[in-house]
Amino acid sequence: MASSAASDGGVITDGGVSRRHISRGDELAEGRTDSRSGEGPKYVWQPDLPLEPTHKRRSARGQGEPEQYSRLQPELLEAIFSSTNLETAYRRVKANGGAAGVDGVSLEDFTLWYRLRRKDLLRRLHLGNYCPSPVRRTHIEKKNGKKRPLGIPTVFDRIVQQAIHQVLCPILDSSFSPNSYGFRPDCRGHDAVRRILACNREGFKWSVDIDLKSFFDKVPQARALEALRERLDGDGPVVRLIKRYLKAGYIELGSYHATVEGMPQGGPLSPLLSNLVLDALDKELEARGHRFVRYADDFVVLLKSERAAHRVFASLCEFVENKLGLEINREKSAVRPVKELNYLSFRFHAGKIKVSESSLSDFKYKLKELSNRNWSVSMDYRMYKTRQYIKGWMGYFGLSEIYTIWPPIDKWLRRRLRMCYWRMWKRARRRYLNLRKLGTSAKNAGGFARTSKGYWRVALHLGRKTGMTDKWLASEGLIEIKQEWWNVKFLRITALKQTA
DNA sequence: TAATCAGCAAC
RNA sequence: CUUGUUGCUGAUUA
Repeated sequence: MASSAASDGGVITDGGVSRRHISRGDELAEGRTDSRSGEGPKYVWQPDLPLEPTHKRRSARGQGEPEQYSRLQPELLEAIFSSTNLETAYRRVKANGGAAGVDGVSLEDFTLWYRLRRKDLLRRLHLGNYCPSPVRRTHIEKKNGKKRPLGIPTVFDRIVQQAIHQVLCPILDSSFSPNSYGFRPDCRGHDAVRRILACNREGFKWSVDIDLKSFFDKVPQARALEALRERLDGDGPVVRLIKRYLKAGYIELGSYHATVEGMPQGGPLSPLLSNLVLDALDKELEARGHRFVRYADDFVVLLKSERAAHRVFASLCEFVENKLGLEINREKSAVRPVKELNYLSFRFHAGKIKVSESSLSDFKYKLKELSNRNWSVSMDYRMYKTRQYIKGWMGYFGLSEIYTIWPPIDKWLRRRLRMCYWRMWKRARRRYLNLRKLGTSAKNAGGFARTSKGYWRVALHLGRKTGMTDKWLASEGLIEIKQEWWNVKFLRITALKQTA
């Protein structure tokens, strides 16, 4: 108990009593003391380890505030920890519905957990000696089959980071380049894609496409902090808090790892910080007078000739690796003619925007799953889900400008869905009755009901020869992909007219 | 104009 | 036991 006093804090004086009847809290407290007492300690974690050299602190505290110490940041800190800001931060984290961090406190547990520790945590945050928990490391599979490491902060740390984000985002974002489109309010990937197309039409037919290798894990922390100090008027409590977050380390398979470089991929603050670091790249490209587009760690420079593109590619590789200290993904990065470029899952061909092949096959695959006859749910639900998916997907890929690819997919999907009904009706009698109900002639219905052909083959003729028409499917709640595409186009045009 | 929930996409 | 930012769509509540 004594050892846990430091982390649990002296504020909760009746800790023993109030914790007793809370089973979850109890488990937590014990798990923590366990790992500390050294009996099979999986990791060592010292919450109060001072991370700053003490002389820095003294000069900051004692000397009033010379150039080095920000007079802006104490105010920001107040804004960050104001109750309204913390509350919206909490709502946001809660709305995301994310998983628990390394302490195992889920969103449901959180209110209780926080009630016990609120005073202590807030005091520490204000004093500047709060020490964030390490992040929990897991891996998620990306679409290309590779794994991406993920650092999941504690629910509380997510809230604090979100609170910081809410205050810092408007400040930092205002100085970012207009050519940066990722992770920014009021910025769409679509605008980046359209920009590339516009450049292409102006004769910039060559692209230098550079992808940074495991960017989040490789960012030099010093550079992020330096950039932060630059914007926030020097050193101060906010910069230090963020520094602690960068240095919090991670836990994988029960053991603790320090983070010397990189930032946790999964904290609310990470996207903003990544833009902050890569803003240096934007500024460089602007200084060189290039046409370019950046979306997070993926950026494209557009040029008029192949020669120029190769020259720029080489010099940018040099710049990114030596000046920014980042690694380049050599497999993905290359000089390409724009018509071979894949960017944000779009392609640019004959002056038009197209869906990339991989995204299109993902789309078909998902539709295949949704229309799988072995998925045993009600037809209503199945239709609802496919409708929802098509609408959502088209909301993004409706930017594509090719119509002709949709009708065949519609046709294919309808055939698959007819197959689902066929499978659902199952027995000859039911098939017959249902077909009759849809207005099929007795002769046709009888023929179909008795057939022993496979589902897929039967489904081919169901639409034409029975009452299971396209119209009927529509009345059952199926939307057409091609129609949805038109709708999106139409909405975009009217929206454009309204702004103009 | 705010919330809540369901979902789609980019990275 | 899959985090995060941003953008978008739909439903609902005041």
